[in-house]
Amino acid sequence: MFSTSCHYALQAMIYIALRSGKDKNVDLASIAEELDIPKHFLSKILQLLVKNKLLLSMKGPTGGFKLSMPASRINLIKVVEVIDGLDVFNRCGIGFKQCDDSSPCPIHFEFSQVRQQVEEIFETKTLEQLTTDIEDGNSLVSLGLSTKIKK
Amino acid sequence: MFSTSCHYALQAMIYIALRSGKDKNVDLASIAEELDIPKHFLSKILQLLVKNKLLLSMKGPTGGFKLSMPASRINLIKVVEVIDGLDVFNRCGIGFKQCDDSSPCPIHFEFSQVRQQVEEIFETKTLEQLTTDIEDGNSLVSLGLSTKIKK
DNA sequence: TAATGGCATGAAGTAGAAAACATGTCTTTT
DNA sequence: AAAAGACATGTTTTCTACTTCATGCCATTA
Ligand code: FES
Ligand code: FES
Repeated sequence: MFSTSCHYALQAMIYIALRSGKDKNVDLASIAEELDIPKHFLSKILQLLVKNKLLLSMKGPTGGFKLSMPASRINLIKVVEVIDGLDVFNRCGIGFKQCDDSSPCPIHFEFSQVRQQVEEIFETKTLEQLTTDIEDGNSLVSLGLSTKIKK
Repeated sequence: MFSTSCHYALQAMIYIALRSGKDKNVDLASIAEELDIPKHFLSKILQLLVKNKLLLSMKGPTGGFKLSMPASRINLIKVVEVIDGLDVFNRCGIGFKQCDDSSPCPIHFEFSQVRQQVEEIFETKTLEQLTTDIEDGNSLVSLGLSTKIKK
């Protein structure tokens, strides 16, 4: 459904939300290692997120990344928008060039409906909700990673 | 969501269901032209479908492709299975390597639910239903193509 | 102010999907 | 039996997403 870059971006944002704080940055190497993402590739993706004002970056020792605004104000769709663009939520299920009610493919009406549900999930879920879920042990950030995270 | 090959395969199957008959084959060139798919590329995809018993092919003049069984017995998921494989319906929405209830990513429970709805659409919809929809003018086979098709 | 640890940037390399090409083989028609 | 029209097969090329490499730049710290 999304590109690898987008997957990486989403995972990284969640991870940063979890591990950074007002005065605490998370550095690239840690994110890359913990999420098992190629470091230099992730670097480019995070730079995009910085450029689009979802992240702040600091150079130098103690530098790294942190959220540019409260986790409660960042939903997943903002991340998708920056990396893959929003038209992923408007693509035909069987590859028609156009997808709208006026030129429907044979599965258009059913498909566009569930596609909208996905969009709503990404619209509704904020980084804050996700980190809460993770801290409560209801979900994971990455496979190898312990769910027990000290606040 | 699916690969281009898979899109092409789905479109072609629908088109063949619509235009072929017990004694009527549809030839590659027509399909490729009408659906605007690169001819040689489509050829390979149809060969895969032949190999997997969803299509029959005939050589020589009057040759071409037709369904290997009644349109009512072919659902879309069979086509997806041959081209992309069934695990597209089991992939994590944010790119986790594994997706199951025991190691859920932060959106797993919501996401896997709508993903299953998509699977059900592809499971339920048969080529017969789709061609009926098209013949009734409720949907289209391809953008440039008239919906009025003589039975 | 020099050293160090971090991000920023651009170029280069890889792999796999997508597309194009060339040739072979079969079947109908004449 | 020959010609022509179609699918079958294998190779090559192109494109793009993904990954890596090399270097520059900036801020903290000693
Ligand atoms: S046209 Fe196919 S899903 Fe809308
Ligand atoms: S683990 Fe992410 S959707 Fe199931």
